[in-house]
Amino acid sequence: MKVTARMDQPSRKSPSRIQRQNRKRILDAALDTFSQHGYRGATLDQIAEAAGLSKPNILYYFTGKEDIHLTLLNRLMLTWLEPLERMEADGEPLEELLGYIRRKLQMSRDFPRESRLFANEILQGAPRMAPHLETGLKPLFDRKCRLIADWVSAGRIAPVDPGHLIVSIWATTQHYADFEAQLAVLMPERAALWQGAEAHLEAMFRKLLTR
Amino acid sequence: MKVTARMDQPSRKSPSRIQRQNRKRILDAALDTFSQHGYRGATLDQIAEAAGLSKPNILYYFTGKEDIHLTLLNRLMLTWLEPLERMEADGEPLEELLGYIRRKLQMSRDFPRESRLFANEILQGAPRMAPHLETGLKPLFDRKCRLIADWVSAGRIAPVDPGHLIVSIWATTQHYADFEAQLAVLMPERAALWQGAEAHLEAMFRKLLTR
DNA sequence: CCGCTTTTTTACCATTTGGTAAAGTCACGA
DNA sequence: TCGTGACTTTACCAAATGGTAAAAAAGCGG
Repeated sequence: MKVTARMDQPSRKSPSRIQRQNRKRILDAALDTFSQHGYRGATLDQIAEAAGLSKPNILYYFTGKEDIHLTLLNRLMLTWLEPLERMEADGEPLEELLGYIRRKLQMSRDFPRESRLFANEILQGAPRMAPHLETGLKPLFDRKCRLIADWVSAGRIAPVDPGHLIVSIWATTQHYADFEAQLAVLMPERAALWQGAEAHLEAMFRKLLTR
Repeated sequence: MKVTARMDQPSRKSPSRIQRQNRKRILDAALDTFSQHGYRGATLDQIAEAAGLSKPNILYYFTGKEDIHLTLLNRLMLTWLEPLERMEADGEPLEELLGYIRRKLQMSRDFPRESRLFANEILQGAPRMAPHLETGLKPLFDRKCRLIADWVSAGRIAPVDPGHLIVSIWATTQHYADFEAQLAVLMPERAALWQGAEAHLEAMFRKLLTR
């Protein structure tokens, strides 16, 4: 019996060139839209227009609005945690931490939309992200907290609350992406902003972590 | 000729008890909704239900969705800038700054919805807030930057970039309100969170500002 | 160039959304 | 207690929104 087999995702295997291209365009447009308006504030029509495709065409590639959003969130988590993962036990503690801060700030500069997508989702109570936080972020966070605690008890950095240290790093670095609209008013010289930020954060955390 | 005089706001003068009460209920419900979903993601029906009023009744007190949002934003700016304004030239610089940090963190704890409303608006590019930023925040920011710069050149605190210092204070304190959903996963002991935050921020900025 | 699959368009649909008109209902001072 | 203005409800509406069905058009291997 021949079933017309409505596919959840078009063609399970070997996505065609067109598919790869269009899915990418859609996700890029959706990143713009979701990161600016949040999940509920974003509309499929907006995404469709930004992607240069018709709305039904978009729904040919994704099963729905939530599917697009979820796909973005899943992708994001991969790259988002990577800088923290790279902070390892075998380096000089201070340099490992400062390196992490530098990478995180770079991500804010180079991927502000991703940062805002994440911020929007958390602001709204992380309804579509709770599993990611629990299974992806939490274990990593705990692991790195232990690593920092070890550095502290070995006397290799100044005593500090590991959890709040990491939170401070997130807060200060992500702020430059998430509150860009505010900073554009307060510190209009955009070029100077980022190098000023890097110098300031480096100085601040260096001082904090040195006894 | 008798004109039925549709009023923009019901009764220009001496708002009745009912008016004060209902406007407050509406604004409170709207604060919940807007701070969680952003401007576009919030709906009048949601606000109406949270306020326990019918939608047309809400539109009797406010001319529209934007009116409600704008009213919230205007109110917010008053209280939001106050902690920074209270940081004055005549105190001990370090204590003035640490006092500001403490007040700002308290606001995050006591008024997280207001913090998130603000964050949402900035995330979305501050479309309804640009004037406030330009005429309200910017002058204050510049003034306090000069104050801090004076403290630095007088050698009363360690050398620091005043603008980025203020931004760091905003980032670290507001983060505890705006990313509450994330912190709830990572640091579940809610009571310890806030005192841990206060201790950590005090230590961090004290170290930064001490030569 | 044919036939089959993949992709896109056209035409819809039900629900939601911001908002209005107008008919009530309530409160309170004369 | 009665009239008048303040407040609330009911009944709508046009546009927007997420989504679907099915026909039409491209691609593409043979």
